[in-house]
Amino acid sequence: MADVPVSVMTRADEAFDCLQTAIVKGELAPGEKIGEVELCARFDLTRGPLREALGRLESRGLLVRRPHAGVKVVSVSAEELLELYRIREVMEGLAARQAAERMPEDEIRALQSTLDSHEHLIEQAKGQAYYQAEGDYDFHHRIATGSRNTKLAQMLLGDLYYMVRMYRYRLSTSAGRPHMALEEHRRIVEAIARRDGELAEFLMKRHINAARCNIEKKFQEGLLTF
Amino acid sequence: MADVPVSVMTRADEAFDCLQTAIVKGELAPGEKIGEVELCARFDLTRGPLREALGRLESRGLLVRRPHAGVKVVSVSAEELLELYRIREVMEGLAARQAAERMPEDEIRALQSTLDSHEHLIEQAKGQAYYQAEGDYDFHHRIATGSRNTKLAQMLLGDLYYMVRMYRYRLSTSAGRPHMALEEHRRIVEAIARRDGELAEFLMKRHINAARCNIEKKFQEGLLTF
DNA sequence: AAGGTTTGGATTGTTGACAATTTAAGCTTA
DNA sequence: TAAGCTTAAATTGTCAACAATCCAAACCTT
Repeated sequence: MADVPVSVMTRADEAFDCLQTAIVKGELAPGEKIGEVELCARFDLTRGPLREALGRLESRGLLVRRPHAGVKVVSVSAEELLELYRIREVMEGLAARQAAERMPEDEIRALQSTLDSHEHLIEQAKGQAYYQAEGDYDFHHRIATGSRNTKLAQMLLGDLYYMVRMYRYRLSTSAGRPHMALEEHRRIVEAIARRDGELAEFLMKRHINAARCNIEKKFQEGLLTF
Repeated sequence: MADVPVSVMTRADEAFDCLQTAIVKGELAPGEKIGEVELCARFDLTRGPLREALGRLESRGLLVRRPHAGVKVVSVSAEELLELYRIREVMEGLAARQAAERMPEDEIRALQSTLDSHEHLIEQAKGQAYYQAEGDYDFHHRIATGSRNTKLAQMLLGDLYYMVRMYRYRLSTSAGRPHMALEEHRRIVEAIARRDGELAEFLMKRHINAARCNIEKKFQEGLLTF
């Protein structure tokens, strides 16, 4: 009766997770050129598994790699960040529609209760942009998985969200409109609960479009520099 | 004045390309369990670069890997294939809209001329489903890059298309409707040339939806078994 | 004979050393 | 002094051997 390994983690998996979170949290700044040996020392790995993890991260677009010249963290421009939201708009719109068609009742209830806790968080800790962002991430995460579209969830959770979160740590994206965002979330869940896929898609697209406009406005005001 | 390397290919890159095309062409059947040493012998590599390539392919969803148990080619079910087309519908719709906004004139002309050659191919080699599929791929490829949305093109070209092509080799997807598909392509390019993004998006979504329905019908007829 | 257990083989994961390439500093030359 | 070339150090890419883990066949037990 030994310890049952819930999910065997290989060294390469560890390296992948470590690097991914390090990039998302900003410990490795965008555009920063990083050496392999330096990374090995930092995360206590050898170069074999590290290189495998680097390959995965490059394939996901979080790193760029020039042969014999080293790897550096990807740095997306302001325009590219806005383009990311255009992609989110259509993909998450689809996710919302399919979630309305297929999300189980218990998951919907769980989603509603998380919105309640988000409401408390907003009232309690005003200005805690970090936790608001995490709550927002949680909401979108649940809808992506609720769509029961394997590949869609994989692309959203494995590609786009990491990229978005990477910049949310710096931008505090939805900082200015917490109540409005929560209200929009409520409406979306409402549509899902009523199994109105068309409405859920429309509301989700408008929700993400609003977030994009919010960022765009901040850029135009010159408050954010990349 | 030595040979100038247009793009330095490392062994891992070679391995990645070889495996990717092998999977797409069906030389490695879906669900087939493949050993590392076998692959090394087959493509004349060592296990170091191979492992890096395997990591990349796993990250892109073409392989599934269980620790210490080996890798096997991903096998998607009929439902998952149809879900893939749902994703294509929204993403390529966006690509068409953005292409209408930003595709340079010369690229549009090149796209039109490729459609002309596709027409010749259809008339000449009737039933050559393979080349038709390649022409179809070429069309969607050009629009994806024409959108000038880096991440969108990356996701379409790097993820979805390989997966779709992998099954097109077996299904000959658009085999039954070559002229109709070409006509739809023409209309889409027309909308792009007129810079009518909204129409281009609508037409592209309908085009892909028609392809999905075509596959679905074949499944319901029981002609295709997975 | 059926089920569980054990052991051997094979395969994967990891490591450290070696080879190839790039970058940048240092020197020469116009 | 600035531009170009040379060279050397540092870094990346590659290789082959070693250790850890899983799978399957054979064995024993009930």
